[in-house]
Amino acid sequence: MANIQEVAKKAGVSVATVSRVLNHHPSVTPKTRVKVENAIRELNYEPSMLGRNLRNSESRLLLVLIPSISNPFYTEIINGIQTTAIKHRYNILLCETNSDPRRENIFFNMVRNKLADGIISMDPTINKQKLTELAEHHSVILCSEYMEDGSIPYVTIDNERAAYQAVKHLIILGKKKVALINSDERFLYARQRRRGYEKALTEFGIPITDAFIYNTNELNFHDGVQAMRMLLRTGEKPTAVFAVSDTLAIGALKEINASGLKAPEDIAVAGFDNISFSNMSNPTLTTIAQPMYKMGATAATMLINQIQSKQVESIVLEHELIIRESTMG
Amino acid sequence: MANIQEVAKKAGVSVATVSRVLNHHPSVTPKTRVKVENAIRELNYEPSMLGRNLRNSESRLLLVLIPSISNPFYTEIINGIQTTAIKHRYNILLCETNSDPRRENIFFNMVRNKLADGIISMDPTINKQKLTELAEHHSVILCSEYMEDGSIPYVTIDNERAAYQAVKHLIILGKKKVALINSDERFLYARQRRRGYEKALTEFGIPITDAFIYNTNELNFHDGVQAMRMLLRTGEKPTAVFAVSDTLAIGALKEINASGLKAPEDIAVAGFDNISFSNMSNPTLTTIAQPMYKMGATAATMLINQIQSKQVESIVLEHELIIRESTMG
DNA sequence: TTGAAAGCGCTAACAT
DNA sequence: ATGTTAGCGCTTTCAA
Repeated sequence: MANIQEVAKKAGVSVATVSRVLNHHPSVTPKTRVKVENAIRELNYEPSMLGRNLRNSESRLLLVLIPSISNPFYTEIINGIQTTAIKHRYNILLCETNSDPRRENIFFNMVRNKLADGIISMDPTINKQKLTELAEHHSVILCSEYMEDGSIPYVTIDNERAAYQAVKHLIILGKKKVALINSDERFLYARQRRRGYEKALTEFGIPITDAFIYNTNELNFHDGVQAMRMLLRTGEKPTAVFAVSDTLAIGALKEINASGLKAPEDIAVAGFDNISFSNMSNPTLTTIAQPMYKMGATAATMLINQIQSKQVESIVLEHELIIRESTMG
Repeated sequence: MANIQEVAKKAGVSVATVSRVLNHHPSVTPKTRVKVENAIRELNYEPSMLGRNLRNSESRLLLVLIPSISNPFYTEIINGIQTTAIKHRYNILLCETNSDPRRENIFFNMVRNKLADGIISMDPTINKQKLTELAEHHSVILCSEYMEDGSIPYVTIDNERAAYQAVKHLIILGKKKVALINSDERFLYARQRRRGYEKALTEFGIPITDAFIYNTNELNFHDGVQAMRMLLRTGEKPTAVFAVSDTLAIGALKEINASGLKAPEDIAVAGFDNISFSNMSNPTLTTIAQPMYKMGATAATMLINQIQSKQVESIVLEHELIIRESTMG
């Protein structure tokens, strides 16, 4: 692999001139430019990012932290991030943490070591303290899951209000016994969505029953099946279910079906996220749509601004209740 | 961010000694080692990968190229890659190309520039020629989709035989009119699976009808719906469908349902990949299971061996036909 | 055992 | 307009 020296020699110029051509510096004669360009082509030369980055202390690489690639929720967000990043000549690298702290550390260090210019974290399981430390000297944006102290800029939606609206929708349909399939409440979004659920029940004078609340370990289909199975075993069966993710909701639908019950007649079901599969399930799923692409695009814009030392403000985006067959069969 | 100089000064030693401590070089007195370690801790020092990589020409980073994160097929493969990489002190970065050649180029250059040590490509849309060029001087492994000339080591399954088995399964059920929903046949796997389909038909003396073969642009749910819609418009409706991906098959199921038909009674459906959703559809989907985790793990092992200049051989792994409700209701 | 110094590939300040 | 050169942070050879 040729380096800048060899190109300079071949073109009969100095390395500085080669560098200028590389960086489109205006002060280069067309004639020398051509000479250099020819040499570059002949030698198949590609500038080393390593040398360049070391010198410039910038890599134009952004890290995107996700707990798991298998969660379809992230797909559109990443799309938004990527498109925005490219528009600003940045590239993104996806980092799957699998909620493993060691892996987290590696990615944090990539930023410390200037191998990447900043991080967008969508990982609710992330070590908040370490991230805050990193954010003191480096560019960090939170997307979707955030920290209430506001120490790190974020883009998110109003989880509490969204959950409230979904549950209210179920209640208005005449369903009084609304169950909640929630995830681990050590996550902020889970606590917020629970608050929304409770607020809706309270508003309609419906008591909050522990037997109607089930917390899953993860957000997989199978957790939804399991949760629904447990809820159906309670003395009084629920007539509606609000699940905090579509994958859970689809699992719940499956179990309802397997028990010989019908959605929405026997049990209405609402999910959260509006993943593409929520339109493929049978029945199709009522859910809360988050503006995923926009969330991603916003997060990327914020991060790039932060890297360029501009002031950034946290943003709460609008969501939307999408009514489909699982509640309005 | 402190650098090695400051650590050296603080510890009252030379940078060389600090470097030796960092790299666990045996020839350092325990006493000096402690001095240096203290300085490192006090300054919160983290060695710069940039400097280190520039010097060592290695990054211990592996790139994984996928066309799109939204395809669940890749999930388990990536899991296998990641677990294996970590075991060998490598880290992986996911690179979504979106089939955009410019993005491809950026990732290729990351390898050329030593920002990454090698690439595992799972992208069927990749520029074969550029990849071959890259592979001449760098470590590259193909996973799933590969090149028949064998110029780049690969790990894959026998697509033709797998498709043959799936279609044979449909025929044995008594379905004579078997349609094929294939993707773009510029991809090797698509051509191979078509060959398997044709081989099964031929073996049972069933003529191959163009009207029963539909090629989609992409592998999304919606393409499956569209494909099925077209197939249902043919004069003679098919009684079975083999789709080359589960997402397509689930789309086909949806359309069958929407037309008031029943799977498998009216039309049996088989997919390919055994993605997690294939067990969540209604009816659950008969499909070909690829050993995804093993494929990923194998690809990672091969890549790491190649980086270490060991000899690597291409591997064809075993698949399995999983029979579920969509063919055996 | 430790230190001095060269050099990995590049950019930019300064000089011409 | 172009060249010379220092230096980004690190590792490693050579010398002490």
